[in-house]
Amino acid sequence: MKYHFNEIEKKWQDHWAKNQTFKAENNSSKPKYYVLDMFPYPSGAGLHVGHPLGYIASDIYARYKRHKGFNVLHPQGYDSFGLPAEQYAIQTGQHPAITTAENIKTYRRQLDQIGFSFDWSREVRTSDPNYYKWTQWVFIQLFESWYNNETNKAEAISDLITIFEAEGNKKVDAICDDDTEMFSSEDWNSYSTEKQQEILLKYRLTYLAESEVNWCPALGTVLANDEIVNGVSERGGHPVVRKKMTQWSMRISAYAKRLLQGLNTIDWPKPLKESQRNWIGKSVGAHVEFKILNSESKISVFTTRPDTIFGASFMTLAPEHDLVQRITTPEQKAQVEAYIEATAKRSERDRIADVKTISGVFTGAYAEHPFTNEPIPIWIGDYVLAGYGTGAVMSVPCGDQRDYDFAKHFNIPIPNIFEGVDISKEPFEDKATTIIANSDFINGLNYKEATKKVIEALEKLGQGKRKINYRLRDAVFSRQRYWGEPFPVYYVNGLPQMIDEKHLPITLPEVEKYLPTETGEPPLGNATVWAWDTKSHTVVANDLIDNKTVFPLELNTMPGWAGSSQYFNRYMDPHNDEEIFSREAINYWQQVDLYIGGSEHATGHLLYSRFWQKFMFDKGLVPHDEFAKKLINQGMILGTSAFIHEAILGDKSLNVFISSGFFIGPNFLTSENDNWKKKELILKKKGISSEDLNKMTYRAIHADVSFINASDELDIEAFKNWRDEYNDAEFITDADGTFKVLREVEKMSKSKFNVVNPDQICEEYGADSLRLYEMFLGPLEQAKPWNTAGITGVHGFLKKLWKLYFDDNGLKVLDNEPTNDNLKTLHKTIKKVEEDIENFSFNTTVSTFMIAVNELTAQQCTSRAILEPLIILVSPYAPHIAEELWQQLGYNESIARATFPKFEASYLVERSKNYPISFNGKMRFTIELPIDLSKEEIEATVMAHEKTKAQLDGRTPKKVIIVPGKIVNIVG
RNA sequence: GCUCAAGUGGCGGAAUUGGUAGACGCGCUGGAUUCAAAAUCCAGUUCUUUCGGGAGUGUGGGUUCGAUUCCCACCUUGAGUACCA
Repeated sequence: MKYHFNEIEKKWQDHWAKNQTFKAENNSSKPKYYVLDMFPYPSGAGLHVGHPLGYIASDIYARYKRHKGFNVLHPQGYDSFGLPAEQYAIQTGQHPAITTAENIKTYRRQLDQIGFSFDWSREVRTSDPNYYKWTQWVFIQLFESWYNNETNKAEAISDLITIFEAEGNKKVDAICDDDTEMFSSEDWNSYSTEKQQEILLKYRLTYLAESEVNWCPALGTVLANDEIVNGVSERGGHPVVRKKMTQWSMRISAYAKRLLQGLNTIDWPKPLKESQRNWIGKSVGAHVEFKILNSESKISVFTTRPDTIFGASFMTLAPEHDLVQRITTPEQKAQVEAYIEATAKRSERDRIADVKTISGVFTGAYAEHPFTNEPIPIWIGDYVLAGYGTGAVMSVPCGDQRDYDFAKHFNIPIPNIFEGVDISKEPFEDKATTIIANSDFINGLNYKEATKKVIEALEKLGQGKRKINYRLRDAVFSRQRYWGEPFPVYYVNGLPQMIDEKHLPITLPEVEKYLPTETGEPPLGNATVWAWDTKSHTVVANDLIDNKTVFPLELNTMPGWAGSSQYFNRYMDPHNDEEIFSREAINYWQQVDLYIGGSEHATGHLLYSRFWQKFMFDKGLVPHDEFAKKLINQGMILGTSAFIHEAILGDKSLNVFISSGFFIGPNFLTSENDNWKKKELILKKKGISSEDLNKMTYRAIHADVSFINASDELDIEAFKNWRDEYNDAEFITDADGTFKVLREVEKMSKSKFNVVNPDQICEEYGADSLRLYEMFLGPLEQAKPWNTAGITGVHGFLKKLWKLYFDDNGLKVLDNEPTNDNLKTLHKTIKKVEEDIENFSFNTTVSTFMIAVNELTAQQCTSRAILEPLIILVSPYAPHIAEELWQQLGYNESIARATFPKFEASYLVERSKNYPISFNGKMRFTIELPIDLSKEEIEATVMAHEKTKAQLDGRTPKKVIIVPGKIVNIVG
């Protein structure tokens, strides 16, 4: 009986689906384990072999955990709101829901054919109203909350109102907008409802604010900072400009400290944590206030170097800073205004591209040094960012590169306040070796001591205090898009009102066009039925808007990260219509135990999700404030592109291709063989003169990798048929008649013709081969190239495995006693497989299987006592063949529920050891010795050995190192 | 510029606490089988060699009886990040 993988795989995939083999129960006496994949965005292109890598790894782990007696939650779903479906809708008029559903169908078929053990009964789609009902619900919870610094958690807005009514906001220590005014209880109680609402908006964790945003005109949307790469949009590479808009924002900055601290409690990859740390950007320093001469105003700055305060020779404000208008002297006004206008025109992109240009203008005003009372000139300069700190800098040119460059450029004095340091060429930025000089009461002190003293002195003056600053900005939460979650929000007199939870979901309205309206409103502005009736609690036609009982609804939609910030919890109880998830479900599943996905989500999804989880924790909804205990980033699978050399004359292709066998790099290797002469003949036949032949050059072009065999040879006929223009192309082959291609590792992409589709692989080699090969390529976390040629190795292994169980006469497994060798092979395999899976070293497990099968084949093992446990070991990796063999061995129940074999150390005990004998650390030969020999006995035997004598060549060894059971090293 | 990761045969990679470098697989070479091919099986495959050996894990140094593994400096590649006061 032969190994018919196609039949077997189809049979078991159907079986698993029909029997719901992998359905996870919320009630179980077993310990739980939650293995999660980052759910895919279902794009129109479908999957290539790089996509399932992480899914295969997590699936192996999930199956392994089931064998180990765990109740495993291993769900899958779709992040199905997003730009590509909407772009397609704009182009074709096709509703994004339709294309999305089609793409999901393709994804599902592709995922199914790889044999994943997903519990599909828990599938979620972010674009499904039954799902986004709860995304809207979380949004409402955020709106109804504020962040209390005293308790260090989110609390209900209703509690804040109670405080305001009783004592105003003077004693409230909250995260709120910078411009929040102080008021007493009398003030509060006298305010109109509108005024009260406006104030509360400054405290809410999601709030509406006029903010400067990254507007991408080409995409018609606002982008988050992490969606911009080098000043252009990550998707499509369109220019991005700064624009003021009223936007929903999330007060994620409230959680900066906890997001940073939480990183120490989770087992996530170091580089990922590092990039979150950078993104949050904590810096410790001081907040200092400088008085302004002839003005009531003050300049607030944040500095990490209060110890250098005596070196401050100027102040710099961001051009957008509020103070600029007020303090600029009449003489400087014209210059300052011209400068502000010029910088406003410069887009973010220009500013990034042009870091070297130093620009700025003097305002004419002076600040006063808090200790020396000397006047300090105030400048504006665009190297100071309005959005960071206070938008103002205490410039200390001797201790900071940018301040130094600015001072040099404008001839501002650079006082030296460092002991024994020359600053004539460059500033001195090293905190660790700083000794302060020329600085009054801090002379001779180091950074730490000086900082402490300066802050104390500033506090005494009431002009400063210690401060921790974070780079993390609040996240804009609005998109001017159609294909996203609608907000459960309507407007009364321009103030946002939440729709009551019990009326959710608010579903996306139909629109004629998916583009922004002519007046520049988001696509939802095209909807004709998009108003909220507060009487009937339904969405009604816009004509009915009277601003008395029927009000306009929000036109923005939520960004991509909204739906992905709560899906991992929703999987625990995905069909619950009453709650986001039941207490029971969350208390059982707790949090994700293992999360696998790409590192590209480091500062997007993974930071926002941590923020939502912390908020949910504060509200008492979840038992952990981190959603995923352990996270692994799978490495990218790269493509192995194939290049062929095309002869060209000038720009003109001669439609003649030359085998890479002739090339070393771009140059010819040889002109001395018959094929070379043949080439000349062909070219002459094409009417190319000998003169032109000398001018001929070559260019490498991509050939589709499906035309290349394992020996890097091109299938010439297939290439000719690829495109009409190649139909009559000529090929100069190597002497042996083969046409070689040049191979290079590049990112897998359509344009490079190196994309490999898993469908093809499953068809030709089977899903089990695909799964094994993806793991066999290398360590999970590393980037590695895909080369289909190598798959014959793992495919051959599966055939060999099959042959252990079957020969031409059928099943050959017997109930005979296993030999000691059989048992030894089995148990060392159990040990290694178990260790490797626990360490997520999936590539080495595959080698271990191969070694085991090679050994058992050589041993001609037919023993059931060996072959049964063996197939359980293999089953997480190659589940289809495992199920089939398991059934053939006589079992009716799925192998998925079989218990993992138990390792017995006693089978591995050796009686002898093949000792490596080293001389000065170099292994020269080995000697087989009994394991229980003493050091002295080993030494005596080794020294008496004739090879030892030959090695020593008459010398007397200085020393003999013996580690029993390991090595012998002879020195001398 | 800064931060992090990684450099091992023709290729992907292995060596888990410092103890036989190159497991396993691809490719390649030779052989068996076949009319032939595919498939399958067997043997070999780091380099070098006077066939005794000798050298060898990016480079240079150090620690050690012994270093791919630990320490220092440098080189290269990849990833992330960037006027953050």
